[in-house]
Amino acid sequence: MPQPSRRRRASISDVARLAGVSVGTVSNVLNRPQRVSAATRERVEAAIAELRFVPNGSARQLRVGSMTTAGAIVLDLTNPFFTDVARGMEDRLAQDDWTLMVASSEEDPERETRFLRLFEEHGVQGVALVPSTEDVDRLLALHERGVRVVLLDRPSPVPELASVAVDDVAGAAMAARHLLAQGHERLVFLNGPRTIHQCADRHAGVVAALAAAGLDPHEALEEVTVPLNADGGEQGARELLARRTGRPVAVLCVNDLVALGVLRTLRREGVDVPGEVAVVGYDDVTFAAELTIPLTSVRQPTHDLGWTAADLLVRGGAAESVVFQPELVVRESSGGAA
Amino acid sequence: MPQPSRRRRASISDVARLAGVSVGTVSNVLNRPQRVSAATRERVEAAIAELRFVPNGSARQLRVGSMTTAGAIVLDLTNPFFTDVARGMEDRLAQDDWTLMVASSEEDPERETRFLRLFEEHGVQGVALVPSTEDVDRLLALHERGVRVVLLDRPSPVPELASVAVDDVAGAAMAARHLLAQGHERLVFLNGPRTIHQCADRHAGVVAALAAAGLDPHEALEEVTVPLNADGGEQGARELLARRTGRPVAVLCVNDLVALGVLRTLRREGVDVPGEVAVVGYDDVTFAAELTIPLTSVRQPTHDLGWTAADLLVRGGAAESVVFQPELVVRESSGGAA
DNA sequence: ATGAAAGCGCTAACAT
DNA sequence: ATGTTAGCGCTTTCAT
Repeated sequence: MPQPSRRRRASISDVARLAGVSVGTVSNVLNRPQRVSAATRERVEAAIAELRFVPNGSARQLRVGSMTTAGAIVLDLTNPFFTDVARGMEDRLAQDDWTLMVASSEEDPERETRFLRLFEEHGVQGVALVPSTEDVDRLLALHERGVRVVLLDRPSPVPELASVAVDDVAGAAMAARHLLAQGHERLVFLNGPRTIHQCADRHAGVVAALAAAGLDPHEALEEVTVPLNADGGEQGARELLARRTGRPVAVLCVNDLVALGVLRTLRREGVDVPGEVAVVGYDDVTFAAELTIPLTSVRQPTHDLGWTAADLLVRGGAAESVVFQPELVVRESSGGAA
Repeated sequence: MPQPSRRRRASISDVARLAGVSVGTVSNVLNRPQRVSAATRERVEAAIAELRFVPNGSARQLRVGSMTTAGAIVLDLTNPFFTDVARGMEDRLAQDDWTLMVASSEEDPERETRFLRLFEEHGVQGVALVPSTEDVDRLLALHERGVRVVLLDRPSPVPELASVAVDDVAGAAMAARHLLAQGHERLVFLNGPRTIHQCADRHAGVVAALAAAGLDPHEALEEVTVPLNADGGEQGARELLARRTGRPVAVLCVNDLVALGVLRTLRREGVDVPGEVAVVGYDDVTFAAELTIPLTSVRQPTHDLGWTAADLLVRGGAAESVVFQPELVVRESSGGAA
């Protein structure tokens, strides 16, 4: 088992020795090259090259404080919605030459805590996260310790914490109203756990729309809790099919991945969409428009969401709370398309 | 502009002072609690809680060496193929309680270098990356400095570096053969820049398949270089449509995102798939089977790819080179489905 | 322009 | 069981 070079990594003092200067001078050519004469600078640079010296970030950080790095924690890295948000963050951070590290909590509060801690230990300036629980104490504490925190995709419940969100109540209400307008009087809502804020808000939106239409939510709404991915959609769809009544059903999915799973299952079972089952998704991901049955969905300003979160992180001013508005995109799957 | 608490973060010596013990003891309750009597441990723990002390990772790392952290650099975080790979890595790393930080190079060698350096500075044990260039010198140097390196999705050109890849020559050849079997005698290959290894290999695979069929690649193959995403597909499709001949065309896409863009454009323009244009993708991402025209694609063992890369990273033994075999999944878009 | 040296927060070896 | 201390690699005064 060949070991990658036994010898210790070169340090700044190795460089100093080889170049015949002091460590302070090496540090200067690294950080303030103009302070150093051309001749010595060249000698030092040659030594750096020869030793393949890379400064030790931990030491630098320990001395200096933190680095221009931000962290993002999303619920699911395989959900295009979150990767688009991350992309938006990167685009903003790049302007200030910050770098982004991404992690996925898988909706697990423990994993979330671990990454939060890891990021803090690594000295990030700030972190944007889609929280997996309602609890903000850890985040408040983090903020107290000088790490900038931005809540992603949910409004901040406290004035100290910044947030960038999309109005989920409004979005879900739009989706529900649309299905009601197609003549449905009962809705099935394939939702995630309500401990996740977006899920709770979207549920509230559906209930509000039902109530506004004069329907009793207890009667007209059935909420099924499923995993927030395509498998969750399959699971939900199978549950629905198991007790088919023959009457048309309207299904509202908490995100497009779930909707994808639903559509996949319905197609396999030969169920007509939107005739027998009308389906609405949420997020309007890239592929939503290109599915066998193009998917009606609630579009969110994904890229802007990330961009704005990163902007808040970089600017680091007062804790703002930004809310975007979603938009319903009607396609075939809900039976509402032209 | 409210500052997050002016006061310095609590350090281990603050804790020691408050608890009336030495720093060594605090360090012990942190790292070897059993070495410390229950009574003092409790006092220390109380002090930690009161000061909201979080150990400084940089200091720890500086002292100890590196952390159980790995980095992954992929070409495009919004491509489901890469996020599935990352998921595979996470699954393996979780077993050993390592954590993964993900970054996206956007195919930009400079960004790649920046992240490589960032990860190294942050003291990762190892990094898995999908290189954006053929050049492995930086990686070799990194490896020399004791950072484990695994090439992702391309075979290692040097024995020192581990790699986990899928046979791209074989995969592309399968796809090309399939289109030829449908009666096409000319192929359009929407490929990425050949500086990216996968693109080069897939091109080689197509050429080989053509040659094996007795066709002259110079005649029978047209390669168009496009960005590796849906926009790239749109671009490629528009270029094709601009010089329509009326004869059926076969289009092979370097990945499913490109294929999605092609299908989207063809649908908008009312072009019949697979009648007028046959389309084959690559990667077989989740949604490939659910598109308006279900997409023929080359399936890769995505999750295993990531899992194995992470396994190599964690085990850190000799530099293995693992190669998986792809599989053609025939659907409607190529005209070959039942 | 360059050098010397203190010290960032922590761990681990050693001493008690 | 607990305390003392050297030192990880770097930046940054302060001297020269």
